Amino acid sequence: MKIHVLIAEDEAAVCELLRYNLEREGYNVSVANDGEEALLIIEENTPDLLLLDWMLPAVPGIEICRRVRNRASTKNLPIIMLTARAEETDRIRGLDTGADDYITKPFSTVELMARIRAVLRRIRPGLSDDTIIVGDITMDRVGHTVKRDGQDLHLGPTEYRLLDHFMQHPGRVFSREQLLDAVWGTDVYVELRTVDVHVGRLRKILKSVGEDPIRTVRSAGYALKG
Amino acid sequence: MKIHVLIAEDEAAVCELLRYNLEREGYNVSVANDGEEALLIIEENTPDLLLLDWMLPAVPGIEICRRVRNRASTKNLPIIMLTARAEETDRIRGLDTGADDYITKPFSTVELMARIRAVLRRIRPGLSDDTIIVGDITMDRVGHTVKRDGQDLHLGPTEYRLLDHFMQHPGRVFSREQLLDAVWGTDVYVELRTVDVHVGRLRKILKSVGEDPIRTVRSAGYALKG
DNA sequence: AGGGACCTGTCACAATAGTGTCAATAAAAC
DNA sequence: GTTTTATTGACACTATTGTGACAGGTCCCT
Repeated sequence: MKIHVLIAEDEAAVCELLRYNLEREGYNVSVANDGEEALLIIEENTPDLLLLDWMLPAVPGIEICRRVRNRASTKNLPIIMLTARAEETDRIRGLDTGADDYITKPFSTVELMARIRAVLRRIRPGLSDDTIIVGDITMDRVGHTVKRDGQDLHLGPTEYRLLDHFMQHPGRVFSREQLLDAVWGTDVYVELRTVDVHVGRLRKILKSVGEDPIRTVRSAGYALKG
Repeated sequence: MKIHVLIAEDEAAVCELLRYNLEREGYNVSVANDGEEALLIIEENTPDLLLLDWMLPAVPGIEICRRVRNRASTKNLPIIMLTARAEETDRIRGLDTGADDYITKPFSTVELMARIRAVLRRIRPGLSDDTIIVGDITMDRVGHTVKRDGQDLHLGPTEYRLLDHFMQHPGRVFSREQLLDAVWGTDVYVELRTVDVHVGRLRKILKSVGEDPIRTVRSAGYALKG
């Protein structure tokens, strides 16, 4: 699933520059030329990130920002403000209205791309990360390698995905249903109890090095000890 | 609970300026004068926000940033980089390493404070979202975990639901009938007195750490002391 | 094609943890 | 002091979870 970025900007030149660069980095891009259009697109096709011009026809950027923040479904939509004004008071107003970051025109596209990655990383942890560490367990997602206390562990594919999912949300309890959806996929039919078996297998491997790091929560599910 | 900010910065003048301003806004402030000290404080007393100097003795800022991001417990710790260098390549490196924001020295304290608010606004919902705190009892509904005075408690499913219900309405008295409906469900038939037993069990667990936090209201029901 | 080495999903049974009731006792109200 | 209401320990019972065994599958190697 590609990440969807909405550009709300009226200067065509800037739009094209942004679109070109974003698409080159693999984002899915929409463009709104004024504030009203922007709100419409946000409403019906919530993007993952909003690049918002401060001075926008129809509805100004700061107003859009406020509305986005007030709507529950878009409360966490990351916003990066684009603006020609470099005055400090505006920057502060922008940030206090709820923008996540801020960049002044003319901007370097390289820097903007870096800021976008930074903002997105906060929203989707695990997208650009290649190793996760929880306690003494280390998972290298590039090499598909898991270590505990420095010792290499051999997991089967399912156990690996299961642990991966746990490590992305340490401490959080997942029901068997949730685990099936997340690890096996929503469209396969397997017994709920199969989860138990795989958790058991994962535990066995993990326990070969130390304490059992998985918590059974009776009548709720399992969690990785955070 | 005050928000805890760690300043990792070696210039004493900057430290003092920051500390003064932060404390004036109600933050709880720690200071680390070099990278090693910073890592130590982060490890044992996770702050809610890190103000990180790019050029830090012992361990450079960028390295700290990377380590913080790779550890699950600090993966979401917000970081704002402070730096004297205004060159773009550094800013990009900083953001790509996982900093959430970036500000160049000399900076305006007003702007910095605004940026801090902006960054914290993003993080805090996730932090306080699904945990209820009443007195010294903390309930993490995502991790299905209950602590009293920092100590982990083990509740069975029913006790957990019972406490959950009490904590959502602290101070309010519930009759046994109401508790049965809320905790057991409207369609099960169990003896009224069963509630007493479970309240007793819950009490026993809770009292293992402190005073009895549940109030018996004769001929009416029970309540959590609010 | 055949043989292994490895994974998977299920099942049945064992091991635990948690539940509801009751009766005896304690505490409060009158 | 009697009556009413709440606490608590014991216990049988139920529900939930852990686990070894097993019958396919898949993939690779020869």
